[in-house]
Amino acid sequence: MLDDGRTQPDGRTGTDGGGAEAPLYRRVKTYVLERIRDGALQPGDRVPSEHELVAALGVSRMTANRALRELTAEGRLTRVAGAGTFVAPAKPLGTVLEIRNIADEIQARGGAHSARVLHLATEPAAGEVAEGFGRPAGTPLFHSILVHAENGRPILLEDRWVAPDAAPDYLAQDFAQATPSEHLLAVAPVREVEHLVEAVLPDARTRTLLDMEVGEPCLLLRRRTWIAAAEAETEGGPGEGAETAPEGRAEGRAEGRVASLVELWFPGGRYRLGGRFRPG
Amino acid sequence: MLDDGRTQPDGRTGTDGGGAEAPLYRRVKTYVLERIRDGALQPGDRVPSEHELVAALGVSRMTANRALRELTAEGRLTRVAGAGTFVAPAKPLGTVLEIRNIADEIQARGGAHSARVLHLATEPAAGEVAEGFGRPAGTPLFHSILVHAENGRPILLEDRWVAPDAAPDYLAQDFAQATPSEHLLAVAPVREVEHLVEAVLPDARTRTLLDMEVGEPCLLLRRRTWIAAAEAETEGGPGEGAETAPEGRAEGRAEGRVASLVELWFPGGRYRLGGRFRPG
DNA sequence: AAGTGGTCTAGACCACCGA
DNA sequence: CGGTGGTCTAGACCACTTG
Repeated sequence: MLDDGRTQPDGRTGTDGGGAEAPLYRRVKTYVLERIRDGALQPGDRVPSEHELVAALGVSRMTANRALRELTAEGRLTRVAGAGTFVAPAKPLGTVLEIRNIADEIQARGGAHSARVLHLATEPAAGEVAEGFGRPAGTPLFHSILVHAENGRPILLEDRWVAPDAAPDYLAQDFAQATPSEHLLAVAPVREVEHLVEAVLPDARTRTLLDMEVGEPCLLLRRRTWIAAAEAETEGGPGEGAETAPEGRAEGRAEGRVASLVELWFPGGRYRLGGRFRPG
Repeated sequence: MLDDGRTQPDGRTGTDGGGAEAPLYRRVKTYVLERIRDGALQPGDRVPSEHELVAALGVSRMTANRALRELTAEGRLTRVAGAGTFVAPAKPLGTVLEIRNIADEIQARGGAHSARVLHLATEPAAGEVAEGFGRPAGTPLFHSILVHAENGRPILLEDRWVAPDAAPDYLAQDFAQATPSEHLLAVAPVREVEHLVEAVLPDARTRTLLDMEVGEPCLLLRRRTWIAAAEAETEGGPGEGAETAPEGRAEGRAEGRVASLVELWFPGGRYRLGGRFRPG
């Protein structure tokens, strides 16, 4: 049994003395999780079936089902219709780093954000940029270069290319007010994001713009975002949020088009990427 | 109505011509998501209540409930008992970077991983390390230093401190076989992880060990992991996986103890952190 | 008081797996 | 074939928010 022996339908505790009790489905989850934690259930082992949980814990099948379904969505279990439910292999530990809008981030820590637009124009896609977009060289793209500052001190050089069809009004924006990132988020629903982070030495121009010492390294973050391919895409595809096991992510190639390609240069001495994360 | 007009209880299509149909709860999710996508429902707007969905779509309340509950778990909606269901504010775009076990990562791209143990001993916690662990200076900790190589070329310097109670057998491990990360994952369930990434210039020793040029920067990843505080901690706390909205993460301080503190030094020219990600 | 979400149940049909 | 998960329903009680 679980905490107490109530088996009756709706024989809920009702107005018993205050002590809030966990809902049944949660207690079933805990029941399974504890057996995983203490080693009674190892990865690959078969978990009690819904029927068995019904019999063992005195809950309804729907409740047992919800518990196991949520644990599956959380990546702890694997289910095979007709076969059974099994403990998922241990996660490799991963996924991190919050990457937020720079303006929000600065404000969050009490700083004053400002931005200076160095460049804003339409340009034909060059070699690497064209490749990144998967479009032929010469394709016209919007190109912007901004320097973001915190309390007047430059903290980010943003070099961005944007597909005109993803954000037709891009050139008309006042990026001192809303960052390019904010504008794009508002007008183009992001379908997929790719990040690369590396440590590099900035070229002279970047170093100067960011007011850095000679020899000081930069954190360089390259980001590509995809938008949906103008289709109905009535859901159902991959990436169904909590519904899909984490493993599913690496698979499918995005079918959308690249909406933007951006290089973010942070001064190594003044900026760190960070993130805190609780594994499932 | 949804795809077809079936309203009858269990008046399922049964053995109709093959065309697999989406389950009802999924169609309800799509119904709501489409109204969000096409702008009919803006962030903050009230979503049809379960009752209204029952009336409008001819599904049972449990089905409508499941649809809205899952969308909430996926971060698309916010629910307030007694008040209603609302479209969640647009996500600030973020979270990325897979950080995996270096040995797995190298193998995944077809390389040969090897590791050399430079140091492995018990030492008293010094200033910064003691602080990081939240324990008094002088507390005995395990300390290991390894150099990982891909095809013989050094690619990672790992400087790690481990709490003895989290992994009592740490000193007895053969880290040429299983990395410290793998050992810790196996013996201590991680409760929380914190990462910091920055670009720095390595000191001479690190530069030499990683076979780097003078002036070449490093990607430095600092990671702290927490384990549960030896308590029953019967779940229920914060961080219930898919159950919790993403916002919840930044809040609570972990109540567990720091299990390990590690600095990972990557040669800037030879390593990039990357990740691909589909927003909910 | 009316409406909302939160939970739970008992029973049902289905497709699929494995013996 | 029996067992397993996958889904759906109708109805119920509860605590909470709102007017």
